[in-house]
Amino acid sequence: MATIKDVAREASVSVATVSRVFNDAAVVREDTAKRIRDVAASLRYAPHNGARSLITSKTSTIGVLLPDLYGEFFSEVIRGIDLTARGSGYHLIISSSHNDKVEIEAAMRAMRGRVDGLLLMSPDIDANSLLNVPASLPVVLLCAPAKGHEVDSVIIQNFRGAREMVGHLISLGHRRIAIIKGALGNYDAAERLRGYHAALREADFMPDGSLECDGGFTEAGGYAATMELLAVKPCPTAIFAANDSMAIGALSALRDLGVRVPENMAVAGFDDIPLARYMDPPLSSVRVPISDLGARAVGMLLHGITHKNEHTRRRERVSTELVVRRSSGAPCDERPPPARRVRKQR
Amino acid sequence: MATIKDVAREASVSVATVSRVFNDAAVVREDTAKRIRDVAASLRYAPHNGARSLITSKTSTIGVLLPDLYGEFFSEVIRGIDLTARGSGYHLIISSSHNDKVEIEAAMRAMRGRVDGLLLMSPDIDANSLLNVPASLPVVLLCAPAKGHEVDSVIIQNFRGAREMVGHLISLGHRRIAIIKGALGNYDAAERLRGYHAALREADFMPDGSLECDGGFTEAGGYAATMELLAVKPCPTAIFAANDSMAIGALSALRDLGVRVPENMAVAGFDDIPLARYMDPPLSSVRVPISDLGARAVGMLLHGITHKNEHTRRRERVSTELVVRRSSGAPCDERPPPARRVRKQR
DNA sequence: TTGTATGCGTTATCAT
DNA sequence: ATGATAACGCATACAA
Repeated sequence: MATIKDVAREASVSVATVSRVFNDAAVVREDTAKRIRDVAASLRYAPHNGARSLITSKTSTIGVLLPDLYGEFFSEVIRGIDLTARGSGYHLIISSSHNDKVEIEAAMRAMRGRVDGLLLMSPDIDANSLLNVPASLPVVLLCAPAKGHEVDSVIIQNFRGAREMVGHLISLGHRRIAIIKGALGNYDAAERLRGYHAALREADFMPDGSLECDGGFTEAGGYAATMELLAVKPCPTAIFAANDSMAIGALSALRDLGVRVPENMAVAGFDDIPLARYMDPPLSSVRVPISDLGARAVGMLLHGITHKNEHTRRRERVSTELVVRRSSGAPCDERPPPARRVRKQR
Repeated sequence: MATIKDVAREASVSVATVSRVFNDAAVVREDTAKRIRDVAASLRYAPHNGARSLITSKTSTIGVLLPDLYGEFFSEVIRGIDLTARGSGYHLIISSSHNDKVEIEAAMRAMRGRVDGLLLMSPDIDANSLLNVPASLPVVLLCAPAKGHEVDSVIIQNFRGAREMVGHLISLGHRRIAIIKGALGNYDAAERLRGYHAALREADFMPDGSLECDGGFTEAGGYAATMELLAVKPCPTAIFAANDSMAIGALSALRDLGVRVPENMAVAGFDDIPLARYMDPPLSSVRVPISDLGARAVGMLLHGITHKNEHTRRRERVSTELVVRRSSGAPCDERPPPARRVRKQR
């Protein structure tokens, strides 16, 4: 592979001049610049980014640590991250499937020297883990509790969104509302459960543990949880799933059981993934601006990278919005033919 | 940020010894090793991977270039890639939204010095573009035509899968079968269309251009295309969508129009994304082992990286499988409660 | 406008 | 078992 030296030799100039052509081309004479560019092209030369970043101490890359990669939620988050990052000239190095603290810390160390900052999405992370990351590496936490304010974070307005959705179900007359909970130990899951409880409390309903099922945030989990819930006596009349994947699993289970939605069972989800409106019946959900979530985290991270020193810790909260569709049984906000992007998908 | 020198000084050893501890720890005395590790921990030292790869000329990273990031298909591919790559100790640097040749080539150059190999998924790529990548960088093409055999590639058995699905619809008695085509210029889209044509030809059906609509591989595109198809006279009795996203859009459109599936319109998709079975009715599709696709591409790439010289170009083809569910109107292969992974999703 | 020389943080080679 | 030092490929301060 051709190096800057090869180009310099071939073009009869010094490496410094070649370097200048590939950076501040301004000060080099046009004809020599052209000659250098020609030689570089013929040699298929491209600067070695590793070497370059060694001296500039800039990688133009941000690291993204994820727990997993299933489903539309993640692809939307990554999309938002990717768009914003590359819009600012940054690359993305993605590492997923980190389920415990040890793995995460190892992954964080492995990022040293590869990235200018870290985007961390993990229910298992806490402030202590961050102590193991090389200091001075900017970090933004995504969907995780940033205890204190020692680290930047972007979180979803889970509590309010869940409370609002359950309040909506209550306002429709439901008295026995079940919840399919998200993954254990997950921050979003815990907050959404808290919102559910708050709404019930505000309506003076008695809490009922038999109406709370684990669903692990997956379709299959939602399916299984629904099967369980239908066996509870007296039967719930509404199911609030802590995310859309589980709600989709619930719809599937209810269909298999011959339970009509929303006539005999109201169903609601959370996240409002793109597919929610394509369900039958279209799924009521709590809209989360998913790709925005990623985009804002990147924005915050880039700010931290640029203003490393005078950067004050901050915590952003993306707001949610109730989206009522047919599955919850109310008159609908929305039933137009979808006017979404019609871009080439792949 | 602490460097190897800081650790060496603090531990009163040379940098060479520190380096040995972090690599071939075998030859260093246990007590000095421990001292060095302690110092490193207290300094929060982690080796600088950029510097390391500069001299080892290994990055332990593979680059992934994608055209886009929408939908479940991509997240599944990436999942397969990620799992296989990190299983072999490789990181992933992902770059998407590359829609034309110029962008792709720029992205490829930007990868120089960051990656040991490249995974390329793009309808717009051809052999010429590859000439602009620094030679000796292994490349695997994903879902793209590798003209000749000058480059490794993994492709889907599109033609056969599509022909089989359309044949299935024909065997159910359909005579007017519409197709919602994928994105223009896309290899998969073209091959699936070719399979559709082949099946019609084999049944001695007259080709009918009014039954072919563009859908761009998106849900919204599938929705819009279906609206158009329903206006065609005489009306088709079956719709074959070139991917599941569009099929889901089609189901949604048919529901809005009050057309019953499969009684009044059979629908089939392609890819068999995880959601297909959760549709109402469950979607007949052509199963593509999506995450395998990514996994095998990585395997091929790693082989190319390891055996750079004696690596012969190869071309793998992942096979598809007809999955008949209710949407196509046939007696079903499948209708069990889903027994899928119930792992924590996030 | 261009060239020379130094150093970024690490590993590898050769000593000791 | 450990140390000194030369690379790796590049950008940049300083000279010319």
